[in-house]
Amino acid sequence: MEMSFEVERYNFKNIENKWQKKWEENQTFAVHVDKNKKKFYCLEMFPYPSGKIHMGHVRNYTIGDVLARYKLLQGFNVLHPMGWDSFGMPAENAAKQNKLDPKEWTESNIKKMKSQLKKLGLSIDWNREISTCSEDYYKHQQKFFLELFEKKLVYRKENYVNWDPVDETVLANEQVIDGRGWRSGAMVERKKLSQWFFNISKFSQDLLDGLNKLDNWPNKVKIMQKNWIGKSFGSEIDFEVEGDLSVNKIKCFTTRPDTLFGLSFIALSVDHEISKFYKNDTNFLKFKDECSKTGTTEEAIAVGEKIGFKTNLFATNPFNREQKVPVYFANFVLMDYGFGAVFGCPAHDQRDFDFAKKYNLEIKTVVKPENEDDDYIVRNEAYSDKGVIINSEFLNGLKAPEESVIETIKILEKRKLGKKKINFRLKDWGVSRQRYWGCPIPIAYDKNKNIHVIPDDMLPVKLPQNINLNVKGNPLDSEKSWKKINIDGKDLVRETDTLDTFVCSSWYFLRFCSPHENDYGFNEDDVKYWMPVDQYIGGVEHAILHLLYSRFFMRAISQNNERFDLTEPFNGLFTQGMVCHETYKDKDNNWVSPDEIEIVDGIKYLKGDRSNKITVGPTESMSKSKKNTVDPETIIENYGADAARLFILSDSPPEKDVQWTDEGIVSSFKFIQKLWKLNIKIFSEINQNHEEDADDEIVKYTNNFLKKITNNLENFSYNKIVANLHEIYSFLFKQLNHKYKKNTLIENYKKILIAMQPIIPHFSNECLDMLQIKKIEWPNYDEEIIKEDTINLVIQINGKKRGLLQINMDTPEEELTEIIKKNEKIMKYIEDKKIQKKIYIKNKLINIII
RNA sequence: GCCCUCGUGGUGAAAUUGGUAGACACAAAGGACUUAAAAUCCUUGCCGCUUGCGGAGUGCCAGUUCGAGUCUGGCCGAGGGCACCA
Repeated sequence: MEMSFEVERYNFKNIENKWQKKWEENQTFAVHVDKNKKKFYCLEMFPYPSGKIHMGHVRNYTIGDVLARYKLLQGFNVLHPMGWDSFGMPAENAAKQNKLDPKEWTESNIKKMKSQLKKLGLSIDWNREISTCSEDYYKHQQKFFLELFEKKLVYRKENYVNWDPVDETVLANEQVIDGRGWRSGAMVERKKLSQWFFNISKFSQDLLDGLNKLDNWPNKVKIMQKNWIGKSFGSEIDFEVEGDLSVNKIKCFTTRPDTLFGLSFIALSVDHEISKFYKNDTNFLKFKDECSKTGTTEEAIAVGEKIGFKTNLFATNPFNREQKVPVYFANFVLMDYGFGAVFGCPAHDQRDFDFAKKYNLEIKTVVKPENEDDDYIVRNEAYSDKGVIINSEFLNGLKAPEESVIETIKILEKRKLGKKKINFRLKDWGVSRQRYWGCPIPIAYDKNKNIHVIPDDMLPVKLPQNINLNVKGNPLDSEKSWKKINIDGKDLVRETDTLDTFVCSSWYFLRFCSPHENDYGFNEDDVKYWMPVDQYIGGVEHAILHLLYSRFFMRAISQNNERFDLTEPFNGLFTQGMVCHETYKDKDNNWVSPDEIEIVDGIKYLKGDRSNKITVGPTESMSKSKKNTVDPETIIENYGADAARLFILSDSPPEKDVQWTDEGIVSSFKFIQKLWKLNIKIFSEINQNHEEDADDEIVKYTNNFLKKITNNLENFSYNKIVANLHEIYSFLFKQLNHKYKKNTLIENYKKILIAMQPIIPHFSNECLDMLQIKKIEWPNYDEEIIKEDTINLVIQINGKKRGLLQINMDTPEEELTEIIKKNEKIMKYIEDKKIQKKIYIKNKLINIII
């Protein structure tokens, strides 16, 4: 196409501004319940207002926006809201460091980030904006808390926490670095503290069952949740105990009761009640201390050294009353799983095996692999695979574990030695946080620590403002006047713990349905219409906690509730990958950020310092610590929102990590410029007369394009859509060199522009506006038009491709054989050899075996 | 240690139910246009004879099949998850 006339560059700044303003003024994305229309609830995980959006947000919200705009074009009533997960530690830490008010800090961050998000051109109904730290939000949360308290789904119990004795504060696991507090550097203690818990474990089975219905969730997330819930089938067994303590019974949980004849010790958690007899034993205390160092994560237990502390107790094997085995405390037994006591069968459990080796305990084989003889002996490592029971009297010969476990449980129950037991790994959710910047718990205590509910007319419990944060421990605890409360003439003291921020995010999607409802967290009609969320989009890092807590919360609210009944909040889930970037270091091994680099003759230097060469490190997810971040605002400033959207979608499928590159964003920018030039050219056609003898190739190509793009939109293959856009561009570009019918060109071009709208909405709207298109709806394709008359059939000889043959659709085999016989190129491979077999797949290929 | 996912050109990746491997891009090289540069466009996965054609080829080794990137088994490698950050 000759570009003899001057084309004005695409002024993305003016055009993007113009459309964003229009959308705001016209309330384009404001929605209301409309029972005549099919709804679609598109939700992305709301951000924490850290102060600036990052590329991860750009990706997350672009993916969501593509879907929301697509559904909008399809005629759905689309709810696409945005809000702020605005309680949490960062605000408190920032406020402490800079002597600010967390509320002001948070609100100014929100303001800033909101303006940044708007520059991305998202189709969001900002009328529904919510912020979890606003009283308007958390007052409803307090009511939910009390509802759950009423239903006995909230309770108080003592639990171990990481305690920083210098800061007098509870630490999260990640704040403990090498056993020391991240801020104070003091050795962290395990301390028992009375805390609030949500009874999520009550729903273990239901939460597990519910996963089966979530067909539109990624499998890996379901597996992670399944493992987290950790259902295991086994039995509890009572062991008789003798020794110098007043203990005569230990209850153990096991998934392998069938290996009871392989018993060689009993292992207890250091927190088991029997430990009370050792509370003054310095050796035991030393041992306990040692245990706390190894950590309690599954990995630490699996990999770490197994150590024990021998008691003077001996347990009797209930199946074989002569056998007495020692009782140990051991570091690999957890108190909060099962009964904090296990029986050790070293031959068939690797942990027990390691332990037995260390303390010279008997290793008795009771399961053999099926192909081994009965004298099989476990030697170098535990055998925990399938097999057959041996050396176990009445259990011998049973298939382990499928027959033997059930059979053993039957015998145990008959002899009253134990019973069937299903155990879940899922623990109750501790929601107490000893911090200021969170939702206050609407509870008070009297002198005897009895719990009193804050009555309805005294709600909400507001966070006090202008308080001193630079105190030891929880700042709320130092607010003497705030703590005091008088209920019905009684002087009480307020609960000073605040709620885990995961509570806030467990129901925010309900609030979006009726963000201005004053009496309750949501309006039941609104929720009935909008919920569940049709598509939820966010990072996989929330695969377990946030999603599981939300599923629990729906069940908890639904319980005994006539007005609300919803178990699964998220019908569809999509987890997007991270945004990565190369890492850079200067000659002194310091991290260098991409914008501190200049390139001269293909070599990277620190800006303004030719003596300082930059080495390029591996590509990693963007993080401040490695300085490999790129600021979205700068990108939008330089290249525009459409280019940023286009690039963030283009290089990798949304569920995988994507690498941000300068070259990539530049190429997206150029592509939009090219589209613009093409648009101007096509636009100029409107007023020109054209010969009407051209072909209709554009109709078929456009329909094909629409089919591909529709399929790709449906399947989150957004990277392929970008490829489709490149293809259609090349086609149109070439098409303009041929003869074509003007009206046909314009008609199809309109459809193409609309199909671009989810990806590059500003550009699409501007072009459509130029063509004065008012009615904008998703263009459907016509299968009839796409249908081809001929196809390229693949000819294979012995499975090897030897040629292509253009033949009519649905050519019968006999006819094809005739065609092939006349084809010298193909026949030369066959020569005079005998054809053994022919496999003909209609309209695809023929494979000739000779 | 256990569980899950993924291995395709120099790079990011396509390949819808097993049926033309590498669409679409990035980078590099060569070419066209230009006084020149920029911009733009075209060509190029690898090995061989160098129009064209032939061969190998989707981490490695087997298997199923007329046919395997795709299915099965084993191995090697990378990433993620495994209880109080959001």
